[in-house]
Amino acid sequence: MESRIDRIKKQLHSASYKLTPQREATVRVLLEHEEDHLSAEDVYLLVKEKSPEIGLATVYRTLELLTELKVVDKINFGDGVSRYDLRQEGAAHFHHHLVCIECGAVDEIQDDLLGDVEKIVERDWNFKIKDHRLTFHGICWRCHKKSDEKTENDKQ
Amino acid sequence: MESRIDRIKKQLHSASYKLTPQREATVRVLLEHEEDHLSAEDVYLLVKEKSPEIGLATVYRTLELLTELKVVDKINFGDGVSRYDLRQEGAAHFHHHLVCIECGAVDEIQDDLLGDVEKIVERDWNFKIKDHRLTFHGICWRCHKKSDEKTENDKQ
DNA sequence: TTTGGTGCAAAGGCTTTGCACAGTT
DNA sequence: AACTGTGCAAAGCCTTTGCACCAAA
Repeated sequence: MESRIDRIKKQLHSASYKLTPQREATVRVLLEHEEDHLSAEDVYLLVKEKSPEIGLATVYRTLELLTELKVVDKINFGDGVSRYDLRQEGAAHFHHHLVCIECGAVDEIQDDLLGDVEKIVERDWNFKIKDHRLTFHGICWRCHKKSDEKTENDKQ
Repeated sequence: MESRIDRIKKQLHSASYKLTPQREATVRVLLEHEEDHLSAEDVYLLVKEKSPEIGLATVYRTLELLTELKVVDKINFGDGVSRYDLRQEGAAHFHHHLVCIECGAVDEIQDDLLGDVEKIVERDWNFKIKDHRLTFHGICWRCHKKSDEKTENDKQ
């Protein structure tokens, strides 16, 4: 059976790039942290744990390459650093994010919420959509829960 | 009749800030370029035309202040610079953007397209939405038109 | 005179780039 | 040998900050 990393390897090859040990180590870190939204520095530190000789510049170059090949998406939550998010294989659309303004947590929404909205935009604005970014900023369920518990305690 | 700048002045005052000449010059530039999505540098150069003695740091500080007061929104289209966008007065929601990957133009959508989507997110993810960012990347109507015209010409 | 605001230059943080070297083909 | 990729350090770019000075209350 073909693994995820094999498929990424093929993608690289078909664009005339090699899956070098450094690139493989970087991709593995991304696969192991699919839920997270790692910055280049984050990725670098994690890769370094297993491949201490890697340089930060190589990580940047690899992430740029993977972005170009659409293996990852480069996203920006407005905090000054770029974050890299592995694309879901075969996903027709880019997933959405919920950023908690209280605790900073970032949750992902895989559902396609924008189907109808995109139809409207394409029709009414004559705009051919290729990609989208949707991020909600607010209070996550964990912080809700925390403040509910606090209210409970205050009562007693 | 109360002007837009008067209302912004009041907003500043109620947060114990003054509308200094530099701040006023900056706000005026933003008002005169409401359609655009200016970077701090852009704003600085435009302000400098009328108030040559202003410093870049002051522009940054003013833009930060206006962002804090929610007079402007700081947005980021992933090109490495922050852009500043005057909020529509009384707008319940932040408008959306169409970024053309061909010509780089940025159009705004003022319509509230996310009402239904937000209800779903709040209910299904128990997430209290405070703000959102929605950007579509694709081909704008102008570039569509251009390529249509080209096709027409090719036929002849 | 106290406080908030400004301009300038320096520092900061993230990212990119130049260059010599290593690894493959 | 030719080429791609790498590590390191330096440079780049946007943004923030320290500090002396200015202006208003």
